[in-house]
Amino acid sequence: MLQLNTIRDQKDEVILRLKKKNFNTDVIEQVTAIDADRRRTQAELDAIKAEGNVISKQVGELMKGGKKAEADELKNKSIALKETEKKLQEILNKIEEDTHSLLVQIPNVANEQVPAGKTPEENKTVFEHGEMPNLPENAKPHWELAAQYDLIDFELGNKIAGAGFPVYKGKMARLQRALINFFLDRATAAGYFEIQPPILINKESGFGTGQLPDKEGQMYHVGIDDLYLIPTAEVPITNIYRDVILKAEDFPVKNCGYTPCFRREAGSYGAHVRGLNRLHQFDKVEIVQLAHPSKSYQVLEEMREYVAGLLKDLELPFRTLLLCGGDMSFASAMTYDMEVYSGAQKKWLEVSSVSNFESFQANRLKLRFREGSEKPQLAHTLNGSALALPRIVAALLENNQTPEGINIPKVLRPYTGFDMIN
RNA sequence: GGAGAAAUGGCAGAGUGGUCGAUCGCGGCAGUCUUGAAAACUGUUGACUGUAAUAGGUCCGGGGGUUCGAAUCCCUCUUUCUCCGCCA
Repeated sequence: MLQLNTIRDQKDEVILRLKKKNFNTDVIEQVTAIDADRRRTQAELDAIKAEGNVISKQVGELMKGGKKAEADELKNKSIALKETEKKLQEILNKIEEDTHSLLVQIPNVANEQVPAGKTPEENKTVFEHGEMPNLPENAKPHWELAAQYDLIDFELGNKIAGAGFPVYKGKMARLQRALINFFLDRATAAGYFEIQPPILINKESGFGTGQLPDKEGQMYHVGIDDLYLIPTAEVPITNIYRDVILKAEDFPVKNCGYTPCFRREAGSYGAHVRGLNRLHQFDKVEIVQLAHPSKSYQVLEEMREYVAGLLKDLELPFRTLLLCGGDMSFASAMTYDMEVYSGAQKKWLEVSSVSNFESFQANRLKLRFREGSEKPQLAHTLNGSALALPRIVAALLENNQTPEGINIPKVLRPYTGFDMIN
């Protein structure tokens, strides 16, 4: 959520940067108009309240002095004042509600480095690494390999839960666990503090990181208890800091956590969701940082490089994209996507998204920090996948296939206890 | 799930209708002393809103009510603690 002050004081800049995200900025005009109205009404109401407070004090003193008649006279005056106050309060409440419902619709502004553009094709490739796998023509996509070696059972998952809930078996289950442990160990070594958060969240948490009300229909909702299944560990881990005032010297705050993630993916269908490409439940290790506003872009680069390091160690060819305005998420100010190349499908698969939200989430969370004895100000929040498992697994299976079996990357072997799936 | 108790500032903890935004302590910050630090002493120390700056307004778990006036009384919800029940 953008701050009203920012919209008021830097209106032109805000409009410019929202346009980069292809957002219709008419709502900004509405907000500034309604805000002026709000402040006028507030001032009016405050004046009436101030008068009422003075009268109440006087009544108290008169009663103490035993001057009952005079006190009664003032009481009547106060009662009349209350009428006006009540009406104004109702008007103000309505205005504030309207302001809020406008504000929550406005996405974060794009950082100036973000390239203009509307579609994924306009994302800017900023980094590429690794050799394209040189697979024979008859190389198999991962879903065929999964069936051949009896690693992943999509039908069985369908029977138990539904499409998009695969069952991982034997060495595959072990590989999943190996990846999770590898990612957590690496994150811990890089200074991230491991958290095991709840995987169900309440409305307040969903609002804090921006999933609600924007993505209401994309989360699984447990109606009876009014809780949501997390779409990412970002939500519970970032919400640890809701309503918190940090000290400037606490930065950088670095947390990581493994959780399953749940996404309804309403509206997705067809060939591009085949196999592991798009699931309703998947595993992910997430890294989250809270940063001083002056350092957050430095931190974003650090996180991008950290994720790139993981992919290098897994020996997967990948590229890093700086997302264009039109492809960025609601809450993000700048996002890098990491994509690995999946040799048999012959396409790039997104495995990580690293974003700086600047103060957008912090404003919703009321996550602030204090510098010395100065007033608290909003912190910056960042997060990234490090990493999401399914597409990593897809690329590993496809790129490492040989006639003898599927090779396991060296860094994972201490975790899997085997070198090859055959 | 049943019964009882409680919820106040970073922490601890007073306050049960009238200068209470809130006593005192701890912690934090600044100063005195000291070569420096510690100790001691003195002062200071919540958030939000609002203003050019003052002023003003709001906040004692959340919401509602009574009253000229509520941290204090009433209703309601939530959470925590204790006891009982159930249970990985």
